[in-house]
Amino acid sequence: MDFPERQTNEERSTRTREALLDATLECLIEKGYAGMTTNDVVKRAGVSRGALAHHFPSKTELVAAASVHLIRRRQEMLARQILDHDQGDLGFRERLDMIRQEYTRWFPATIEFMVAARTDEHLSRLFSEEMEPHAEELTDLSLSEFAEFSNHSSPHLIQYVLGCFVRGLCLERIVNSDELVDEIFEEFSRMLEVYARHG
Amino acid sequence: MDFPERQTNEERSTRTREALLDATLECLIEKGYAGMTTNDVVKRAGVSRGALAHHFPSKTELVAAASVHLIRRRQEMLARQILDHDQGDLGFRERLDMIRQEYTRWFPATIEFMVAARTDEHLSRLFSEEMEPHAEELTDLSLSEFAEFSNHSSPHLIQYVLGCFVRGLCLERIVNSDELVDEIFEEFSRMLEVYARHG
DNA sequence: GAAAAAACATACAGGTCTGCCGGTTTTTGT
DNA sequence: ACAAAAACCGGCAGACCTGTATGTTTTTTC
Repeated sequence: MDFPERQTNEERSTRTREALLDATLECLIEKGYAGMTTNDVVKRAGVSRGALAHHFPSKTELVAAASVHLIRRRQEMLARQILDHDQGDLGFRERLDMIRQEYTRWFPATIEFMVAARTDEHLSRLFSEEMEPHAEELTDLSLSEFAEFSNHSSPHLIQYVLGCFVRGLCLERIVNSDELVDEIFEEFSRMLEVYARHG
Repeated sequence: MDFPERQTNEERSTRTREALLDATLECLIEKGYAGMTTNDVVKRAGVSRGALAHHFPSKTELVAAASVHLIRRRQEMLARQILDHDQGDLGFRERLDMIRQEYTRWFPATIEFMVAARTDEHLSRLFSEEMEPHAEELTDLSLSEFAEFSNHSSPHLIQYVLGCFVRGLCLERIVNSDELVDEIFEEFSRMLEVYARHG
C-alpha cells in the first residue's frame, strides 16, 4: 500500500535535522528559551527523542545549531529580497522598512539566543564561533542597500547604528503598541535622512 | 552575648522583603531568568524558603515585584544624578553618556524581564500594570535632560528613539567588544547632534 | 503576662526535564 | 544476499525545582 520511499541515508539525516532545527526555532519563538523543552521540539518535529540525541548531544548544541540555521535562512531571504528590487526603484524609507520588517519577524528567536548566551558560557562560545562570519556577511549585505552612506566616513558604523536601533525597536514592541513603535520608527527614519544630507 | 535586636514586625518584614528582591535582581543578572531558581534567591538573601513563600505566593510574583523594585531604584538614581549636575555644565555628549551608562548597568535585569514577559502571560500582565506609570515618569525625567529638543515637533518621540537605541546598544554588548560599542555610540551621538541642529 | 497573629523555618510530595540506554529498522558496502 | 553501519525509537532513572503543609519563634494585642 504505502511505498517505503527509499531514500539515501544523507537525505534521511538532513531531513530530520532540518525538521529539528525548524521546530527548535518555532518553540523558541513561541515559548522562549526558558519555557522550551526538548520534548516540545521532538513532538513538533515529528521525530523521536532518540533521533534528537543522535543528531545533537545536548540541548545547548541543538540551540546553537538552530541559531546558525536561523542566520542562514535570514541571509537567503535578504539576498532574495535585494535581488528582487535591485532596480533601485525603492525610496530610502521603503528600504529601511524592509530591513526592519525582515528583522522584526525573526527577532524573537534572535533575542532568545542572545539572552540565553549571556548567561550560558558554553552557548556563548558556540554562538560567537559559529555565527560571527555569517553576521559579517549579513551586515555587508544590508549595507549594500544604502548607497546614501557609501562615501560617509565610516559606513559600517552607520550600519551598526541601524542594527542597534532596529533591535531596540523590536524590544520596544514587547511592551508597547504597534502604533507607537511605528511612530518611533518614522522619527528615526527622518533622523537618518537628515544625517545623510548634513552629516 | 548577642542581643536579640528586638525589631518591629514591619521592620522585619520589609527587611527580608528587600533582601529577597535584591537577591532576585542579582540572580537574574547572574544566571538569567531561565537559570534562576528560588533556591538561589533564598540562599543569597539569607532567608528560608518559607519566608519567600510568606511574602510572594509564586516565582512569577517575585520576579514581577523585583521588576518594580528595579525601576524604583533606577528612578531614584537618575533623579539624584540629575540633581547633582543640574547646573547645565554638561555637554550634549556627556549627558547622553550618563543616560547610557546608567541604563547599561541595569540592562541585563531589564532585558530578562522583557524577554520573560514576552512568553509568560501572567508576568506580562503584572509587568505592564505595575510598571507603566513608573516607566512614564522615568521617560519624562530623562527627557528633562535634553533641552535641545524641547521645541521639536515631538520631543517624546526623540526620547523613545534614544531609548530604543540605547537598549539595542546594550544588546550589541552581549556579542561585541566594548570598543566597537563605544564607536557605535559616538556615531549615534553625532547623528543626534546633527538632527538637533537641522531637524 | 498570656493568647492571638504575624513572620519565619523545615520537610516533603508532586511533577517535569534531561541524558542515556538497549533494542529496532533502514541503508550501505561487498 | 548478508554483514556492518548508520539512523531511529521508546522507555527509564536520576536530578532538580516549585508549591504546600506543618511546626517554631517573634511580635503584637488585650
